[in-house]
Order: sequence, then C-alpha cells, then structure tokens
Amino acid sequence: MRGAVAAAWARAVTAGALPPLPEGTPTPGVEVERPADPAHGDFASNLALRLARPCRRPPLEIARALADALADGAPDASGRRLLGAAEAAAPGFLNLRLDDALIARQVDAILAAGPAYGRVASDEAEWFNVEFVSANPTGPLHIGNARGAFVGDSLSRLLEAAGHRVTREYYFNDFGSQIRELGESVRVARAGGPMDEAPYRGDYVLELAADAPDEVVREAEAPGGDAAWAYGAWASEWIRAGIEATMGRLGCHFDVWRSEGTLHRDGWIARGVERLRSSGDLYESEGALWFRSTAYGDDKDRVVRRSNGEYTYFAADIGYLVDKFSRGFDHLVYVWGEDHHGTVARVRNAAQALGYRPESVEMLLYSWVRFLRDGAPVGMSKRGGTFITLDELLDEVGVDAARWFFASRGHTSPLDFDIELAKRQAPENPVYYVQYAHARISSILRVAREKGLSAEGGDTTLLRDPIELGLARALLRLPEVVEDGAAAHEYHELTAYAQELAAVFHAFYRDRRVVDAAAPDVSRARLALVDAARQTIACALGLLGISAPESM
RNA sequence: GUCCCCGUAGCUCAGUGGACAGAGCAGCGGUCUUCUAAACCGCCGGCCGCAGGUUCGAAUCCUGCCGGGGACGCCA
Repeated sequence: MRGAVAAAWARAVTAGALPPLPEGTPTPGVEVERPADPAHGDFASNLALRLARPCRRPPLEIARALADALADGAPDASGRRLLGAAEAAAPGFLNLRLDDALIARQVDAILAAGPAYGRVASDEAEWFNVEFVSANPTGPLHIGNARGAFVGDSLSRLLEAAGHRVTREYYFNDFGSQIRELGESVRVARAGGPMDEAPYRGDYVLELAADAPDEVVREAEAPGGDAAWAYGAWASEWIRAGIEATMGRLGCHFDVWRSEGTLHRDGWIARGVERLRSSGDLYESEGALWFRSTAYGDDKDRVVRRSNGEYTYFAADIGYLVDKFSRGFDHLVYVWGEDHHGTVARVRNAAQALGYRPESVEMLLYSWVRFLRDGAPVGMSKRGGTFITLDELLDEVGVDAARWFFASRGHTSPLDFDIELAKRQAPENPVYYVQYAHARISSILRVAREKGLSAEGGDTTLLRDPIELGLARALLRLPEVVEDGAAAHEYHELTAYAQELAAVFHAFYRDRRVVDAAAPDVSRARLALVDAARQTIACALGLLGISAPESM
C-alpha cells in the first residue's frame, strides 16, 4: 500500500499534476496507517500534509492529485483491482479503501493458510536469543518473576510468528554463595535447628530437608564433608527442575539452561576478559582489573576482577556475551527487571568493545508489578519465605487470565495486580470475552454440521454486505499486527486486536444469521467466513499462549 | 546528588506527531420462543499531573516544576 502511494506520487509529478520537490528538500517518507475511524477507509496517508510546505500548495489540493493518480493506476501487476476508492479528505488526508471483492476473496486465503495464518515470512529473518526469568534457583518462582516470564515468552512467540528463529534461554547462578546459603539452610532444617538462623526460611526449605535423598545426606554429613555445598548443589538442581515445571505450566519451554558455573568452567569468562585485554579496554588499578567503560559513554569504569582475584558479576556478563555470540545469534534480547537499569550501559559497552554491533544487544526492562490482596500490598521476601509463588498465582487466577493480564500492558507500565480482584472479575475478564467468541463460532460450526452444512464449497464472492465484509476486514489485520508488534518488540497490540476482533464478531453474530437451511449457499459462504474468524482468533490467542476453547 | 521509567475516566490500563482522546471493569437503563445472554444496545464519566515552548497540527516532541516507582558501592 505504501508502494502504491509512492508510485502514485511519482506518476503525479511526471504528469505535471504535482510540482517536483525543490532541490535540497529532504524527501518525506510515505506513511500509511490504519485510520481509527472506519469511515476513513482501510488505509490513510498523511503524505499530502507533509508535502504541502515544500510544494507550496494547499494540502487538500495535493491529496486530490494523489487520489486521481491512484485511481489511474488501480489494477496491480496481475490486473486485479486492489483499491476500491481513493479520496481526499480535509485537512489533506488521503483515504484509501480496498476493493470489496478482494476482501471477500481473502477469506479463502485465510482458510487455506490454516493454523499458520498470521505467521509472516520475513525478508530479514534473524536468529534471536531471548534470555528471561533467569532467577537464581534458591527458591521457587514467585509472583515477582511472573512479568519477566510472560514478557519473555510472549515476545518469543511473536518473533517466531514474524518469521524469526528464537532460542529461549534461562541463565542461572549455581556458583556463588547463594547456593551455599541455600545448602546451609537445608542443613539447619535437617538438624532441626531454629530456622530464623538460616539464610533461607521458606517452607520449601523444610520440604527440601525432608526430601533429600540418602546419597546426598551421606555426602553432606560425611566427616570432613562440605554440607552446605553438597546440600546446596542438590537443592538448587531440584528447585531448577521445579522452575522448569512451573514455566511448562505457562506453556513456556526454554531451549537452553545456561549456568554461570559452566560459563566459568568452560573458560568463557577468561576468554572474554582476554579479548578485552588484547583490545586495550582493560587496565589495572589498586590491584583490581577495570573495564574502560567510560570510553564508550558510561559515567564510570567498571571492575572486572576484584583485588582478591575473583571475577565480578560483570565479568560473567562479558563471558556470557562471547558465549552467546559464538553460538551464532544475530540478536540478543535480555528481559530484565527495571532494577537492572544500571547494568545496561556497561554490558552494551562491553559488547561494543568486544567488536559486536551495539544494536544487536537489546535490554528490555520491565517495570515492577505491585501485587495486592484486597487493596493491601503483598510483601515479598525470598529469604524470609514470605512470598506468593507463581504456581499459587496460577492456581488462583488461571494461566489464561494471568497471561492476558501481563500481555495486555506495555512492559514499561508499572502495574497493580490485585489478586482478589482478578479472581472476582474472572468471568468479566476480557480474555474470556475473546475465548467466548471462539467458543461461539465453534458452536455454530457444530450446529451447521448437524444440519449437513459446512464451509466446504462456500462461495466467498457471495460475501458482499457491509456486516460480512466488516468482519472479513478485521480478520485481515492479523499479519500486520504480528509484523508491527515483532518489529517494535511489543506484543500487547495483539491483545487489543484480539479483543477488537471478538467485538466485531459478536456484532456480526447479532446482525447476521449463519446457519439457515432455507439459504444453503449463503450459509456456506458465511460458514467459511466465521470459520476463518475462528481460526484467526485461535491464532491470536495462540500467539499469546492462551487456549482457544471450543465450548465454555 | 546523578540517571531511568511512569503520571490519561471512580479503578486497571491502551493510545507516544495527525481527523471528535479509547477499552475493560465498576455504576445506571434496556434486549434471550430463533446458530452459546461469558453476548448485544444506550447512558453516565476526562483542564491527557502543572507551566512554558516547537509545529499547519501536541496526550504524544523539547525545557522547567510537582507527584509515584526504580537504579547508582571492587555488594551478590
């Protein structure tokens, strides 16, 4: 569509209907958007408004010239009509309407695409590494981890739909003192000691203590054995497996579980540091090794190796960068809580110093969610054990409702999530509104089958009235929602679209009867239409990891 | 102190340069003998935090201020 407008502009200039741009004027980009008001057509361009000043002509006059030029060249290369109408509107918008027959024909294309409808083939397919959650395995996932989990998985699904390849990755620390503290907590629990002396005090520590297998206990309690380490190593793996199970419940499966320990053992950290040293980005001072982050715009240099010889977390970040890029990714996405804001600059700087394109490293920071119960904030402390687990949240409000809640908000918005309110409003939640549309259509299809009617052989050229075409138009927007969302790394437009699509369907349902034994041809055409609608809703929900029930 | 995010309807949030600022929930009033009423229709509800500026046009961009959250240590 953008190309059609640009071509029309060129034709208008050649034909002398519009003056050429004066020398030295930057060419305005041709912008085409979906107007908010359907009366303004399927697409609209502000090109005339942008050309008014350089061309020294009234915008409306320019818009008229563009509309005329578009009408001249309406049939595309294959001779089909794309445009139904092109008209100028005050103050200078160019409103475009697709040809109705073309819209109706697309219903067949949607049905032919099947569940793959909405998936876009990208000209510039890239391989993304999306790293998210990455909570240390010192306790079960809690509601504080929820947003990162949903954000990361929803984004991954969207990128895949847009034709990219995605590796979902979870990074965890099985190396540092936190694991030792976890093990110590298990030891204290087994010894029946007072838990308020243990570093971690949640109920799950008691469960771990009770479930520790004999061989772990033998190793831990052996004379001269390192009890904290032995318990910690076992417990952290046990917890990690639990995290994997919780994520599986959300429909999220990580491709790679990367541990900081293996990063050290496999030499990635030393390798990364060495590369920075040879590129001259490191220096020693006060016995510590520093990265010259200020050379890349940071406000201070950053320590890589402490004076006691230990690598910092930042050093692990450096090694991890080298590790990730060595695996062939084009693009790294880090989904982090906003508390990581301070580490963004140094990691990107390190990537640049290592010779990677800075644009290929993206940090997606999400804002905190304030969890409430009947208006009162829910406290959260992993060490103190006073937290609500993600599993408990899912038990209470359900996977579909939770996924919708997080997917329908931009990740930079601070959110309030009232658990009691979410449960109480569950039936009114927009996610059920969308699912209901899917169930309703499924029901129509069932009824049709009982009456011997199906979409099979439906002639979509019979779809001509505005109600039918309005629904068909709504269906056609899915691919561009996917494309735009993936390009912007924003998925919440999908929820808005799904809701709107459901609303259009519900209105259609009110106004047009689908199954009518007296009019089998119309019935079959409309069955094709609603089946395409069902499929489109299922695709949109699928991209959000939400189920599409056949009945409710 | 420096930096980042946010401030839009009673509540939770979309909209981030275009055509009258939207949705859901909550509230009020209507609609089921007919493919699922978890639906539909109508009403109520906004100095888009405040003040300047840029623009043909600003909720959107710039500056300052106010309010909320967060980050800044050779910490992990």
